[in-house]
Amino acid sequence: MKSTGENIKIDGIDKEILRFLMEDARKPVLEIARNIGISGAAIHQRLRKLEASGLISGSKFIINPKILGYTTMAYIGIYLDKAMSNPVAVKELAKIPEVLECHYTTGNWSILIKVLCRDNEHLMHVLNKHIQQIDGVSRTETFISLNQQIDRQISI
Amino acid sequence: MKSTGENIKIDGIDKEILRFLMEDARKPVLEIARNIGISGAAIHQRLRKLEASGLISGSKFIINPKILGYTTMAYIGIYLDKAMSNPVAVKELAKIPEVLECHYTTGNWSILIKVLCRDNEHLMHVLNKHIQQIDGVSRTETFISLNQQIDRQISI
DNA sequence: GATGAAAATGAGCAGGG
DNA sequence: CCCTGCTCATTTTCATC
Repeated sequence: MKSTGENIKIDGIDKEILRFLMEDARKPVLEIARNIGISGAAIHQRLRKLEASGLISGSKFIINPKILGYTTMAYIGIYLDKAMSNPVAVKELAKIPEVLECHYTTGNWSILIKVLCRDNEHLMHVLNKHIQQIDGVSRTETFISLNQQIDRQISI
Repeated sequence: MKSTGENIKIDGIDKEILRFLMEDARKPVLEIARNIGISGAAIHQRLRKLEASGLISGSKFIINPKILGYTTMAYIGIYLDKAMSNPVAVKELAKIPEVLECHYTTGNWSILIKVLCRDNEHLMHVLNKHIQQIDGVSRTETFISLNQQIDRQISI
C-alpha cells in the first residue's frame, strides 16, 4: 500500500539526495554522503522517510532500445466508437508489447498511446494488424517521433 | 561515450537479469543469482558486458509526482512558424522545468511535448506565460491526460 | 562462460548528543 | 536531526575449472 502523501516536507538535503538517485539509482549512499557532507546514516534515515511518504515509487534500470534495433517511436491518437467500453480497449492495448504508454485524453481522441517499434514497417504492422483490429477502434492518427530532444523526470 | 551496440547478443539469462533489474534497479545481484540459478559472479560479468554494449543506459529512482502535488499531465502539439529554427525553440522548451519530453514529429505539428503540472491552472500558466512566449510558436493543441493506464519500458 | 573465495566497500542498526 | 562505531551484506575481483 502506498502512503497518503500528506504532511510530506522535503528540504534542500532531501532534494540533493533525490537528485543523485534520480540520476543513478545505484549510487551508494556513502558516496552521496561524501558529496553533500553528512553521514551515510543520516541519508539512510531520510531515504526511509521519503520512501514511507510514497514519494519514491521505486527504481528502474533504463535500457536503450536502439541497441536492440528499436528506433521508431510514435504517438498514436485513437478514436473509439462512442458505444465502446474504453477499458476493454485499454486491456487489448496492454497486450501489445510495443505499446509503452496509454492515456485517456481530452480533445479529439479517446486515447493517446506511445509505441516503440523497430522501424516503419514494424510500426505499420502494429497499426494494421494489432491496433486497428481492436474492437471499437475506428480511426487512428500517427505521429512519428523523428527525434526525442528532452526526456526527464519532474525537477526537484 | 556510448558503445556502437554492434554484435550484441542477448541470451535468455541476460533477459532474465534485465527483467529483474528493470523492475528494481537495487535488487542485489546475489538475490537475482539465487532466482535464476547461477552464481553472483556470473551475473556480474554479464552485467558488465551489457553495460559495455550500451544496452543499459543507467538506472533511475522513480519519484511519484502526485506526492508533490503534480497531478496534471498533458501532451501539447506545437506549430512553429516555417521560418523558425526548431532547435532554438527546443532550447527554450528545455528551460521550462514542466516540460518532460520533447519530440520532433511527423504530422500536423512541428513538435510534441509532454508537460507535468500541479493542476489545470498551472498548466494554463505554463502554456500562456512560457510556451506561447517562445519565439516562433504560433499555435498549440493541448491534450490533457485524464488517466495513464499503461507506463512501461520495451519488453525484453 | 561459470565458479567459489577473498578483499573492498557499503548498508543498516545502536547508542548518544 | 545528526554522528560515530560496529556488524553484516553486497559488490567486485581473481585464480581456476
